[in-house]
Amino acid sequence: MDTLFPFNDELSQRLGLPVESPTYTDSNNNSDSDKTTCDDKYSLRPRSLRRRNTEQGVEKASKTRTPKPKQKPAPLSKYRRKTANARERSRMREINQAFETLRRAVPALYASNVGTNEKLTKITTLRLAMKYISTLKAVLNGPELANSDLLSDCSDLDCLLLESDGESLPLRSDFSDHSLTPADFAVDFPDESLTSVDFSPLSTDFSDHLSSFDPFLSDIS
DNA sequence: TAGGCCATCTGGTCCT
DNA sequence: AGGACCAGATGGCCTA
Repeated sequence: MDTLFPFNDELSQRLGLPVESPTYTDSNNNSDSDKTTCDDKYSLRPRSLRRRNTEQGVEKASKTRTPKPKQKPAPLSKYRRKTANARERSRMREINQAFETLRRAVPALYASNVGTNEKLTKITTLRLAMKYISTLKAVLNGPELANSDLLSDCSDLDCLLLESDGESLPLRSDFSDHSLTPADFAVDFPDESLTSVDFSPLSTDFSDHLSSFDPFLSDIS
């Protein structure tokens, strides 16, 4: 009998089953798709001393106190814990794939790490995406927004893109052209249908071609 | 070495 | 009952 999870030692003790020293080889035995990502990556870590002490403390305390009316549900079985972990990894993997899609969707030319292998962090990606959306909206509403406080505070698109919740996104130091161009969009939306789009804010052609974004939108949904 | 970022485990809660 | 979602805890890795 393999003891795959730390809590199973306690469970085994309660059930009177033999307790083995932890091997923490969960994902190596997983039958799900995690095998393909990496074996060591998903191996379980030994339970930390602090957590052990905490749980022991809770256990001791529960012996001295009066029993609570509401009993805690029993811990998940080994099988269910294992499958729950696999589902959680799968869920997180989906989220990370969505982040990767988002990274590719937002213009990376504003990031300081352009040209390096450094990828945008999750929070930076989200902030950049928010500002990217704001910028696109500003471009769409060009004439109206030109007179708004938004643009009076931020005189160029970089300002819109880089200001985020009081924090600045990294700005590429040698970036001199401070306006979005069709080429910039083409990088992120290489679809051929976009290459002929006139990105002028006043262009009706631009609005007409907004539907070209639909494939991207459906891709991330 | 401290801090940021991340992956993973875990238990709680809500939903079907 | 079981799955989805979430947040807290933890430890590894990397960088300034």
